[in-house]
Amino acid sequence: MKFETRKDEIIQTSAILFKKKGYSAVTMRDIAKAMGIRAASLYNHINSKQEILSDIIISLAEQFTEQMKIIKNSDESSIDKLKQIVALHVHITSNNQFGMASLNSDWMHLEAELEYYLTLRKNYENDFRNIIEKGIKENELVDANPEVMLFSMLSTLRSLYIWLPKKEDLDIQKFTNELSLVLINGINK
Amino acid sequence: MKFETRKDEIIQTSAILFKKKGYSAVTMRDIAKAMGIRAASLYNHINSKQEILSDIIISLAEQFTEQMKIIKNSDESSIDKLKQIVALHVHITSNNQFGMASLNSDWMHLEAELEYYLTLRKNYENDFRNIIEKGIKENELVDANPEVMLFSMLSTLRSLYIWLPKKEDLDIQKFTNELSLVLINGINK
DNA sequence: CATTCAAACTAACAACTGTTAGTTGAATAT
DNA sequence: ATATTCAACTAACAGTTGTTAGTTTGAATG
Repeated sequence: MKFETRKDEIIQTSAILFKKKGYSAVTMRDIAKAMGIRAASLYNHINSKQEILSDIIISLAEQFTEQMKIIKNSDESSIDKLKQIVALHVHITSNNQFGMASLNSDWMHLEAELEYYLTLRKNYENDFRNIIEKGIKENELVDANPEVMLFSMLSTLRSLYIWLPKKEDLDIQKFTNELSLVLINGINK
Repeated sequence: MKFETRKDEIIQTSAILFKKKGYSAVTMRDIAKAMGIRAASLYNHINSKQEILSDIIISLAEQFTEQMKIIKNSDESSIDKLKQIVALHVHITSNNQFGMASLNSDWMHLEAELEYYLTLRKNYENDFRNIIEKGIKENELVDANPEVMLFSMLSTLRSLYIWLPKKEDLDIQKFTNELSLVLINGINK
């Protein structure tokens, strides 16, 4: 692993520990030990434990927001937009397997940035839902409950951080296609 | 809410708090406060905080194991078995929305029972995988990557505890059917 | 060689953690 | 009436928590 700054190293090291035990169960001394220093030394680089969590989560949430904006404003079909969302999740998750665990499991421990995070998430889900509803209206998608479709896709995409690391020698492009197929066409013959 | 014993009330109250903040972030004083008593009084009914977590998780994991045994040994088609698995998850989750949060998010904080839990989970996933692979072999399911199918279905089913509570006035039977349709037939027209 | 400075260190804090010991009062059984 | 049981209580413990203050170190810069 290569780090741009010492702060960056703290954040990435913390993310690894947060994934294993969750934010609350990881102590500043745990993080320090993993870096081979003392807990007090961390404070030369960061202001608080909370700041570490917030840096991990918010930067990822903003990446999703940014990319969703591009996808929703493109003039592709609904199906192709959904495929791009799948690719987006696979891409970000494969590059941030540890951070994605915090985003999905420790967001409730945000303090100052909690409201901001919730807004980003709500907007993301709304954009996702709108793409699905447009697909139904324009007869691209089956006329099923859009809420159930959203739930099913989002649950799978949000769980990627658990599964991707298990398949280390994975061809990302191939996996993205397979996942799109299963999510969009189902498994029934 | 109605409780059989005081211990049962502690466990259910704890599950509510665990879902909100996770096991590690909930203190014995939090649990006691939610019940209107002092932390020390909890120990008249339980032996440790760990026991609370273990009681929540293991009883649910055993319910899944038990029902999976019935499903896999039935002589239905693979598709019907998968539909029964969907129904199983919806059923258990709708009756244990808080406990399912611990099962999915706090299992790593188990101590004495961690290994047992992991065995139950591994066996459950293997049974699930076998049903999918048989479905492919017998031409009931499309010839896609069974690992991806398993991942997609299981992710969705394991996230039910997040979504079900949001739809309070839900017709469980109808929802089960809609979810099965989306998971099995996809969303493509 | 002297100075600067980032990044480590030791020591300590006040608050909080799970848990134990021993006590009390009220309800139940003898 | 007396004894027992249940479930609460107060008080305290030893260890852990995030964080602060002040100090040392060693390498880069003047």
